[in-house]
Amino acid sequence: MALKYRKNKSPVALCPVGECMAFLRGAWTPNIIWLLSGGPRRFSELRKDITNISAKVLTTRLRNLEELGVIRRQVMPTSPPSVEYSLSDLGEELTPAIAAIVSVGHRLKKRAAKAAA
Amino acid sequence: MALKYRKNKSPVALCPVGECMAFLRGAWTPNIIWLLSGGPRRFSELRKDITNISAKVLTTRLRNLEELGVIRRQVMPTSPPSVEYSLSDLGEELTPAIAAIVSVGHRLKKRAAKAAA
DNA sequence: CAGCATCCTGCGAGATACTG
DNA sequence: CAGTATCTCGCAGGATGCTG
Repeated sequence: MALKYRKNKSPVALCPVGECMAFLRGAWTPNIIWLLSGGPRRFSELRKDITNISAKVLTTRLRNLEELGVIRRQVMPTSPPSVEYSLSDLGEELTPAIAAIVSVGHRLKKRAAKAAA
Repeated sequence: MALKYRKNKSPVALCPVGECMAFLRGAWTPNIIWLLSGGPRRFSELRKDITNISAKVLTTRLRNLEELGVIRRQVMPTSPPSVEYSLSDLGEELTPAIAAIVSVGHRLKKRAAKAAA
Protein backbone atom coordinates (compact mmCIF):
# COMPACT_ATOMS: atom_id res chain seq x y z
CA MET A 1 0.00 0.00 0.00
CA ALA A 2 2.98 2.20 -0.56
CA LEU A 3 2.10 4.77 -3.17
CA LYS A 4 -1.50 4.79 -2.22
CA TYR A 5 -1.82 8.54 -2.42
CA ARG A 6 -1.02 10.40 -5.59
CA LYS A 7 1.88 12.74 -5.44
CA ASN A 8 -0.09 15.30 -7.40
CA LYS A 9 0.78 18.60 -5.83
CA SER A 10 -2.18 20.45 -7.21
CA PRO A 11 -5.39 18.50 -7.61
CA VAL A 12 -6.90 21.27 -9.66
CA ALA A 13 -4.19 21.28 -12.27
CA LEU A 14 -6.47 19.72 -14.84
CA CYS A 15 -9.23 22.28 -14.43
CA PRO A 16 -9.36 25.77 -15.92
CA VAL A 17 -8.68 27.57 -12.68
CA GLY A 18 -5.94 25.18 -11.69
CA GLU A 19 -3.27 26.65 -13.93
CA CYS A 20 -3.35 29.79 -11.88
CA MET A 21 -4.35 28.43 -8.50
CA ALA A 22 -1.27 26.24 -8.48
CA PHE A 23 0.64 29.42 -7.73
CA LEU A 24 -1.71 30.64 -5.05
CA ARG A 25 -1.48 27.68 -2.75
CA GLY A 26 -1.44 28.59 0.87
CA ALA A 27 -3.59 31.15 2.56
CA TRP A 28 -0.81 33.72 2.76
CA THR A 29 0.49 33.40 -0.75
CA PRO A 30 -1.85 35.84 -2.50
CA ASN A 31 -1.04 38.41 0.12
CA ILE A 32 2.67 38.08 -0.41
CA ILE A 33 2.32 38.46 -4.15
CA TRP A 34 0.02 41.41 -3.66
CA LEU A 35 2.52 43.21 -1.47
CA LEU A 36 5.35 42.43 -3.83
CA SER A 37 3.36 43.79 -6.74
CA GLY A 38 3.78 47.19 -5.15
CA GLY A 39 7.52 46.92 -5.50
CA PRO A 40 10.42 44.93 -4.01
CA ARG A 41 10.37 44.37 -0.32
CA ARG A 42 12.67 43.00 2.32
CA PHE A 43 11.94 40.06 4.57
CA SER A 44 11.22 42.10 7.66
CA GLU A 45 9.05 44.51 5.72
CA LEU A 46 6.90 41.67 4.52
CA ARG A 47 6.71 40.35 8.03
CA LYS A 48 5.49 43.67 9.29
CA ASP A 49 3.04 44.26 6.48
CA ILE A 50 1.46 40.85 6.74
CA THR A 51 -0.05 40.93 10.16
CA ASN A 52 0.60 37.92 12.31
CA ILE A 53 2.55 35.80 9.90
CA SER A 54 5.31 33.80 11.51
CA ALA A 55 8.86 33.84 10.21
CA LYS A 56 8.71 30.18 9.46
CA VAL A 57 5.62 30.36 7.33
CA LEU A 58 6.84 33.43 5.51
CA THR A 59 10.11 31.73 4.71
CA THR A 60 8.35 28.60 3.54
CA ARG A 61 6.02 30.49 1.22
CA LEU A 62 8.83 32.66 -0.07
CA ARG A 63 11.01 29.65 -0.83
CA ASN A 64 8.12 27.93 -2.49
CA LEU A 65 7.31 30.89 -4.69
CA GLU A 66 10.95 31.26 -5.58
CA GLU A 67 11.10 27.64 -6.62
CA LEU A 68 8.04 28.13 -8.78
CA GLY A 69 9.69 31.08 -10.42
CA VAL A 70 7.12 33.57 -9.20
CA ILE A 71 9.47 35.72 -7.17
CA ARG A 72 13.15 36.57 -7.18
CA ARG A 73 15.40 36.64 -4.16
CA GLN A 74 18.31 38.98 -4.08
CA VAL A 75 20.78 39.06 -1.23
CA MET A 76 22.27 42.48 -0.65
CA PRO A 77 25.90 42.29 0.49
CA THR A 78 25.44 44.80 3.29
CA SER A 79 26.86 44.50 6.76
CA PRO A 80 23.59 43.57 8.38
CA PRO A 81 22.49 41.15 5.68
CA SER A 82 19.34 42.23 3.92
CA VAL A 83 17.38 40.30 1.33
CA GLU A 84 15.10 41.78 -1.23
CA TYR A 85 12.22 39.93 -2.78
CA SER A 86 10.57 40.98 -6.00
CA LEU A 87 8.14 39.58 -8.53
CA SER A 88 9.51 37.87 -11.60
CA ASP A 89 7.87 38.18 -15.00
CA LEU A 90 5.82 35.15 -14.14
CA GLY A 91 4.83 36.76 -10.88
CA GLU A 92 3.73 39.89 -12.67
CA GLU A 93 1.39 37.80 -14.74
CA LEU A 94 -0.42 36.76 -11.60
CA THR A 95 -1.17 40.26 -10.41
CA PRO A 96 -4.37 40.76 -12.42
CA ALA A 97 -5.88 37.80 -10.61
CA ILE A 98 -4.77 39.07 -7.24
CA ALA A 99 -6.00 42.55 -8.07
CA ALA A 100 -9.41 41.11 -8.90
CA ILE A 101 -9.42 39.21 -5.63
CA VAL A 102 -8.58 42.34 -3.70
CA SER A 103 -11.21 44.35 -5.51
CA VAL A 104 -13.85 41.74 -4.81
CA GLY A 105 -12.71 41.71 -1.23
CA HIS A 106 -13.34 45.43 -0.90
CA ARG A 107 -16.73 45.07 -2.47
CA LEU A 108 -17.59 42.32 -0.03
CA LYS A 109 -16.48 44.46 2.87
CA LYS A 110 -18.77 47.26 1.81
CA ARG A 111 -21.55 44.78 1.35
CA ALA A 112 -21.06 43.41 4.84
CA ALA A 113 -21.04 46.93 6.29
CA LYS A 114 -24.29 47.69 4.51
CA ALA A 115 -25.87 44.48 5.73
CA ALA A 116 -24.92 45.29 9.31
CA ALA A 117 -26.49 48.73 9.06
CA MET B 1 -2.46 24.36 26.87
CA ALA B 2 -6.05 24.19 25.82
CA LEU B 3 -6.80 27.02 23.42
CA LYS B 4 -3.27 27.17 22.21
CA TYR B 5 -4.25 27.53 18.60
CA ARG B 6 -6.50 30.33 17.50
CA LYS B 7 -9.80 29.28 16.14
CA ASN B 8 -9.46 31.82 13.40
CA LYS B 9 -10.81 30.11 10.35
CA SER B 10 -9.08 32.36 7.88
CA PRO B 11 -5.70 33.69 8.88
CA VAL B 12 -5.78 36.18 6.06
CA ALA B 13 -8.98 37.79 7.15
CA LEU B 14 -7.19 40.90 8.28
CA CYS B 15 -5.36 41.44 5.02
CA PRO B 16 -6.75 42.98 1.83
CA VAL B 17 -6.99 39.73 -0.07
CA GLY B 18 -8.43 37.87 2.87
CA GLU B 19 -11.95 39.21 2.53
CA CYS B 20 -12.28 37.39 -0.73
CA MET B 21 -9.96 34.44 -0.14
CA ALA B 22 -12.05 33.39 2.80
CA PHE B 23 -14.58 32.18 0.24
CA LEU B 24 -12.05 30.40 -1.91
CA ARG B 25 -10.69 28.05 0.69
CA GLY B 26 -9.98 24.62 -0.62
CA ALA B 27 -8.35 23.71 -3.88
CA TRP B 28 -11.62 22.76 -5.56
CA THR B 29 -13.69 25.70 -4.45
CA PRO B 30 -12.83 28.17 -7.21
CA ASN B 31 -13.62 25.52 -9.75
CA ILE B 32 -17.02 24.86 -8.29
CA ILE B 33 -17.90 28.53 -8.29
CA TRP B 34 -16.59 28.88 -11.80
CA LEU B 35 -18.80 26.07 -13.07
CA LEU B 36 -21.79 27.42 -11.22
CA SER B 37 -21.23 30.84 -12.72
CA GLY B 38 -22.23 29.29 -16.04
CA GLY B 39 -25.63 28.47 -14.65
CA PRO B 40 -27.23 26.13 -12.11
CA ARG B 41 -25.95 22.58 -12.05
CA ARG B 42 -26.86 19.32 -10.43
CA PHE B 43 -24.65 17.31 -8.14
CA SER B 44 -23.76 14.67 -10.66
CA GLU B 45 -23.10 17.26 -13.33
CA LEU B 46 -20.59 18.96 -11.11
CA ARG B 47 -19.00 15.64 -10.35
CA LYS B 48 -18.59 14.94 -14.01
CA ASP B 49 -17.36 18.39 -14.92
CA ILE B 50 -14.77 18.52 -12.18
CA THR B 51 -12.46 15.72 -13.12
CA ASN B 52 -11.49 13.38 -10.35
CA ILE B 53 -13.29 15.00 -7.48
CA SER B 54 -14.72 12.56 -4.99
CA ALA B 55 -18.31 12.70 -3.83
CA LYS B 56 -17.22 13.35 -0.31
CA VAL B 57 -15.09 16.33 -1.12
CA LEU B 58 -17.68 17.79 -3.44
CA THR B 59 -20.34 17.45 -0.78
CA THR B 60 -18.10 19.02 1.82
CA ARG B 61 -17.23 22.02 -0.35
CA LEU B 62 -20.83 22.45 -1.43
CA ARG B 63 -22.07 22.40 2.15
CA ASN B 64 -19.39 24.82 3.14
CA LEU B 65 -20.22 27.25 0.38
CA GLU B 66 -23.88 26.99 1.18
CA GLU B 67 -23.17 27.81 4.78
CA LEU B 68 -21.17 30.84 3.72
CA GLY B 69 -24.06 31.99 1.59
CA VAL B 70 -22.16 31.69 -1.64
CA ILE B 71 -24.40 29.11 -3.26
CA ARG B 72 -27.98 28.01 -3.01
CA ARG B 73 -29.17 24.43 -2.81
CA GLN B 74 -32.54 23.52 -4.18
CA VAL B 75 -33.99 20.04 -3.89
CA MET B 76 -36.26 19.14 -6.76
CA PRO B 77 -39.17 16.91 -5.65
CA THR B 78 -38.73 14.48 -8.53
CA SER B 79 -38.92 10.72 -8.28
CA PRO B 80 -35.19 10.18 -8.58
CA PRO B 81 -34.20 12.98 -6.26
CA SER B 82 -32.23 15.71 -7.96
CA VAL B 83 -30.59 18.71 -6.38
CA GLU B 84 -29.70 21.91 -8.11
CA TYR B 85 -26.93 24.23 -7.01
CA SER B 86 -26.68 27.81 -8.08
CA LEU B 87 -24.78 30.93 -7.13
CA SER B 88 -26.34 33.37 -4.73
CA ASP B 89 -25.94 37.12 -5.09
CA LEU B 90 -22.89 36.85 -2.90
CA GLY B 91 -21.56 34.10 -5.11
CA GLU B 92 -22.05 36.24 -8.19
CA GLU B 93 -19.85 38.87 -6.62
CA LEU B 94 -17.00 36.42 -6.53
CA THR B 95 -17.08 35.62 -10.23
CA PRO B 96 -14.91 38.53 -11.38
CA ALA B 97 -12.11 37.20 -9.22
CA ILE B 98 -12.54 33.68 -10.54
CA ALA B 99 -12.73 34.97 -14.08
CA ALA B 100 -9.44 36.77 -13.59
CA ILE B 101 -7.91 33.63 -12.19
CA VAL B 102 -9.08 31.60 -15.16
CA SER B 103 -7.84 34.20 -17.57
CA VAL B 104 -4.44 34.30 -15.95
CA GLY B 105 -4.44 30.53 -16.04
CA HIS B 106 -4.94 30.54 -19.79
CA ARG B 107 -2.19 33.07 -20.24
CA LEU B 108 0.14 30.92 -18.18
CA LYS B 109 -0.71 27.89 -20.22
CA LYS B 110 0.21 29.68 -23.42
CA ARG B 111 3.37 30.92 -21.80
CA ALA B 112 4.34 27.41 -20.79
CA ALA B 113 3.64 26.12 -24.29
CA LYS B 114 5.83 28.84 -25.74
CA ALA B 115 8.61 28.07 -23.29
CA ALA B 116 8.51 24.41 -24.23
CA ALA B 117 8.77 25.22 -27.92
C1' DC C 1 18.53 41.09 9.84
C1' DA C 2 17.02 36.91 7.89
C1' DG C 3 16.46 33.09 8.61
C1' DC C 4 16.51 27.58 10.46
C1' DA C 5 15.16 23.71 13.75
C1' DT C 6 11.71 21.37 16.13
C1' DC C 7 7.26 20.08 17.54
C1' DC C 8 2.54 20.06 17.18
C1' DT C 9 -2.42 20.98 15.17
C1' DG C 10 -6.29 21.11 11.94
C1' DC C 11 -8.08 20.92 7.47
C1' DG C 12 -8.46 19.53 2.68
C1' DA C 13 -8.38 15.74 0.28
C1' DG C 14 -8.27 10.63 -1.60
C1' DA C 15 -10.09 5.82 -1.40
C1' DT C 16 -13.59 2.72 -0.54
C1' DA C 17 -17.94 1.08 0.91
C1' DC C 18 -22.71 1.78 1.95
C1' DT C 19 -27.80 4.12 1.91
C1' DG C 20 -32.68 6.53 1.27
C1' DC D 1 -29.40 10.28 -7.90
C1' DA D 2 -27.26 12.39 -4.09
C1' DG D 3 -25.27 11.74 -0.80
C1' DT D 4 -23.05 9.55 4.20
C1' DA D 5 -19.40 6.93 6.86
C1' DT D 6 -14.81 5.74 7.90
C1' DC D 7 -9.99 5.83 7.57
C1' DT D 8 -5.63 7.79 6.23
C1' DC D 9 -2.19 10.99 4.46
C1' DG D 10 0.10 15.34 3.62
C1' DC D 11 0.47 20.12 3.78
C1' DA D 12 -0.20 24.82 5.57
C1' DG D 13 0.29 26.89 9.60
C1' DG D 14 1.33 28.28 14.71
C1' DA D 15 4.65 28.54 18.79
C1' DT D 16 9.05 28.83 20.56
C1' DG D 17 13.92 28.91 20.57
C1' DC D 18 18.38 29.41 18.29
C1' DT D 19 22.08 31.17 14.68
C1' DG D 20 25.50 33.39 11.00
